[in-house]
Amino acid sequence: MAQTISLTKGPKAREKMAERFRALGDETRLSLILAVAASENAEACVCDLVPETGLAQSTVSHHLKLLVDAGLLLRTQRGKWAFYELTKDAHKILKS
Amino acid sequence: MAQTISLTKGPKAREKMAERFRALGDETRLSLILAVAASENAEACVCDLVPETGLAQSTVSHHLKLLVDAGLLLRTQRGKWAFYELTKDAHKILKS
DNA sequence: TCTATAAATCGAATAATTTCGATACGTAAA
DNA sequence: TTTACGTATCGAAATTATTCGATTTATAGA
Repeated sequence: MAQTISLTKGPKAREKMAERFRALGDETRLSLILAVAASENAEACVCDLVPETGLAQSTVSHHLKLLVDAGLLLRTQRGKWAFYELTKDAHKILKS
Repeated sequence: MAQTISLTKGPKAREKMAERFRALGDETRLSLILAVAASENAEACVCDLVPETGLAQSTVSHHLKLLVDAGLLLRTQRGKWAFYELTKDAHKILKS
């Protein structure tokens, strides 16, 4: 089945679309989301990602929030830790 | 066949990947590329896109260049006009 | 309750992006 | 060759994004 590009979407959907691409269009965030995908059980906490990226904890936290807001990561609190995993949409986009 | 996210790519491939997402992560450029895709014969010249977006000609030209550099649009000169069309990669990403 | 640890938020400095008008370049017609 | 038209490039102003250190909030253990 030949898929077509959705051209009939309204401005709101297009905004959300751009937000997603923008979230992935930063090397730091792309590295972060790929690191999460490559993690054991396909999830990671901030404490894992800080040493992996060499960035400040506040910076990592900030980027993860942007990815969550874009609908690309899912956040789950377990004890003291916040675990992040990819959403279905994130998988779809990253497989393309 | 279950596809997996490519995690084994080097930093250069990841850079290119981020560049593509960054190019699509701007509403103006996303509108431009979707306008091209929706055009007759799936191609458009700058003169078509300027009135469509309401932006200055130089701005449109600038954004189209970024999309070409990212490997999302192909430029062809025909007479006085420069025609733009989507690349295969652009189709892949926009279908996701 | 007090303390320690993980993560989020805030404020500020720096860097990158967007946009425009003016100008230069390329192409084709007069 | 001169002229006109379509597009690209340049320089500058305004906006937005990135990053950090400091602080606050949340959770669980002593």
